[in-house]
Amino acid sequence: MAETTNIPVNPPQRQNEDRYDPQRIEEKWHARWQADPTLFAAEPHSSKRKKYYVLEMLPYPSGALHMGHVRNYAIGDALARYMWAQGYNVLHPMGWDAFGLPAENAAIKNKVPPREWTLRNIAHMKSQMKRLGFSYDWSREVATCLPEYYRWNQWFFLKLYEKGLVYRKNSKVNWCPECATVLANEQVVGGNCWRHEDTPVVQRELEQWFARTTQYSDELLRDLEKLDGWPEKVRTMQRNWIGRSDGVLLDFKVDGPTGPAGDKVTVFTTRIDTIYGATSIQLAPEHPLVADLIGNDPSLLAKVGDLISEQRKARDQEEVESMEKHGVFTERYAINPFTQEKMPIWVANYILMGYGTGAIMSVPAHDERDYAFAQKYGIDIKIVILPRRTGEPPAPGEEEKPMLPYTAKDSMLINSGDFNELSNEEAMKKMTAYSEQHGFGKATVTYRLKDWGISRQRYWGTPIPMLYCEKDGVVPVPENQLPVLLPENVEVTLQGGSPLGRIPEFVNATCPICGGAARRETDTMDTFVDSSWYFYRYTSPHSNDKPFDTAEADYWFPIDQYIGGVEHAILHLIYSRFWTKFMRDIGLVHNDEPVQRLFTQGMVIRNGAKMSKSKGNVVSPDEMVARFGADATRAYSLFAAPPDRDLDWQEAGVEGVHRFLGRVYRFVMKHGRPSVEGYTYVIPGRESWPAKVRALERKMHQTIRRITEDFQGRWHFNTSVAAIMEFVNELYAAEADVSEPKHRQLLDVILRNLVLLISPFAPYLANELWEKLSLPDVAVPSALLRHRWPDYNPELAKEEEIEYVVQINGKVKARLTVAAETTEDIVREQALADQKVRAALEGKQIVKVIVVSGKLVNIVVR
RNA sequence: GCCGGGAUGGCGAAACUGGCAGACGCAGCGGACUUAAAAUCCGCAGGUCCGAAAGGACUGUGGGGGUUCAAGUCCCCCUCCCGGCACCA
Repeated sequence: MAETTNIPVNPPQRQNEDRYDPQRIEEKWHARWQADPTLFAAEPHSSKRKKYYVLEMLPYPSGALHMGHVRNYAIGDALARYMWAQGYNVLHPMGWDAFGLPAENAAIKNKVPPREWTLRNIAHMKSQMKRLGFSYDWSREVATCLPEYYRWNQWFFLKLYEKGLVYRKNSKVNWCPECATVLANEQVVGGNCWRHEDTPVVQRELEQWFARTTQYSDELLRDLEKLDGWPEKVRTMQRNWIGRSDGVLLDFKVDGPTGPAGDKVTVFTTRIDTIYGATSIQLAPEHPLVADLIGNDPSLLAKVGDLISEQRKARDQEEVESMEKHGVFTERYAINPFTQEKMPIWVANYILMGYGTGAIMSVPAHDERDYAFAQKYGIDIKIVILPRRTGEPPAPGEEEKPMLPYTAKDSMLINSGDFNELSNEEAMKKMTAYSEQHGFGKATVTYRLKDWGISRQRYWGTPIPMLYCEKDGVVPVPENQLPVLLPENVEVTLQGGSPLGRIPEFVNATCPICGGAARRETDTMDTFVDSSWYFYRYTSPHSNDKPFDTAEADYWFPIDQYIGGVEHAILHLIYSRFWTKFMRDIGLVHNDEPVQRLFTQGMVIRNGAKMSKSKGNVVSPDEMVARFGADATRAYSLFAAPPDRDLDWQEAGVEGVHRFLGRVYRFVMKHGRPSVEGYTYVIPGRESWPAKVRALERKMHQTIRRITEDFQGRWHFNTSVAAIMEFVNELYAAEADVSEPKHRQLLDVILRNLVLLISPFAPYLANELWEKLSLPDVAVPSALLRHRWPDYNPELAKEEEIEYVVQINGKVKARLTVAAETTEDIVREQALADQKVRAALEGKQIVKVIVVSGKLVNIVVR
């Protein structure tokens, strides 16, 4: 037996440099970047460079980053790095949406004060972000839970109060029993709480602060037209949310005795042209007039009460649609101001007090809902619109009734007195004018958008800077007493009502007017207030006499690119648009819209489902970084799917990207040498190169072009990364040729460009390799941010092609572009083509043109 | 119901203005290197059929129709999936 037992336990280790070891590389550069806090800092607004403001939505410090964050920031960081490389002065800040309920829940569960819990989470998540290598300017970091931030929320609140844009209203509010707090309308999803999807929201009566967002309804709607850098989807959602409709308010006199609610019913209609067909009035069950009309008839009272509770229940449980339409006749009548006819007044379950006036004129012939209702109760159905254009003769059978209900608008009026024969459009104009002249109508615009309820009965939020004095009533806290500090010695519980109300030192205050005792407002602000203007704070985060410096904001705004999840498409983005318009009106900013371009990225899912603890399919970024490195994790999140689509996380895929980065690493380490050659170059004698080398050079230019174009337009970073992979594959295939001494200069250029191209996607690796390509005395701590992006030469990027035109009888029948690798190919193709065309011209028909592998091989003729 | 977005191999996807469908990657198979493995490098690969092989034929982008020399891409109709809105008068 041979002596084979003495196998060394540790096989000879390869050179450290041969193996791609992301941990070693990333920790090395991470340390260097940490040592220089100015590395990613934006230049002040006096900079000569053009500005570019790229922003990712600020996270809630929930504890740890998840993959959705990583994806979001990987997109933003790639863009920021590309824009730096394009020579822009880039503002790329990060902050924390640090107020909110989870901190209180954690306080209850873990007995940790919300502040401590929040700050600890911030510290952890910040270190994760740094480890992932994102190029944030941390000198501009903002945390909304700190007094230096939230005092400006309070300042804004006072300004809004001054301008009459916040007001107090005793109103029914949505109350989530689980959160023990009030929810905005926007936080109610299908009758349930947006956080507790199984918890139905109940109604409660409370005094609340409201911001008058409706003041800007029309502008918020109109300016959507300007936002052509936003996804159409988001604009549509906002349009629907604002919900403008143009119509007329019409007064109908009530016949007979009336009460305190008045002697007329005001309805809102968008179809005044159908008024001659209105055969009843329908009131919402909660309409104030109802009580007057039905008096104290006990059976009617009971029925209306049923309608109210039924309506609420249905609304809570999202059964509105399937509900059968029914109602109660009040046994009273109103007078149609156009016809003077008596119309029965009903109370109906399908009329909402929250929209329009809570009363409608019912036109059964021309409205689906009214039709169903009238059919059920035998109410008159009067046709006043025919599906025929004015001036057209009736088609045969046209005198027949249209299919009811007939709701189309491009038709003609009948049975409408003086307005007969008019088109809808004209009738609406004339009838509106008529109603206004006679004092019973008024052209009006109605919106679905409601004022924004900003009071929250919670602890962990911005205290509302208001006082209640016995003598002077509601009194704002004077500006020089800001901030109203949030006390820290608070025991947080989930009991209803605000925790602040249980702290006498906080509640008891002095009235600034009379000097007497006053009670402090104990509600805090909705956290959407924080996020409505935070991106302005980034422009001068340490300003301590104003929320931010207007000159800085003027320089940086609007945000050139905002990136985040589509779940904020309505709330956050509509509130911040409102806030910007308000700030403009008080002269603080000089732009109408905060966000020029918006990008909404897809979700990160796994096994077809959203990542969640309950499903047990959560992948932690820390684990990915530990196994494959930050570069591979980030690059994978860009490579696996286009950024606007959902991304199914597959670890094998991350491994693949890791492998690819290793290929780049090894190739550059093997062939790289310090060189001063730039990315622009002139290399003579190109004609004598082997085809492989020429093709490689072409590939380089094509790759630069593709990636540059992806950044400029389509943002398909998945194909950007794929393009670099292709380039690297070709590089390996041509390794033997291109490493010959006479191509050395080309190889230098290729390696440098390759490293620059991967830098937005794998910044750590790019820096490591750039060091390899740099002369020893050149310092490389710049994170490559300010190194110029490579140019491509369009001529050298072009495929060699021939164009081939097929004609029959002088008519161009086909025009084909055929790729040809060499000149000989072109000649051969041309000869073949000519032959085929000649055949085709002999009075024959072309049946088929066959192109295989870029070469025209046959034209089938008959 | 209305609005928006989708449907392409075993999987994630690509094909930008109609012009070689499936780039790139994952998983798979084969080879080289190695005592072996890992790592790495090279190659194969939509499906069905013919052929020993080289190669070839047919078929193929949710379904049906159409325009075109040419359709994943344009037009008409339909099915399914995802997201948003919804008695909005």
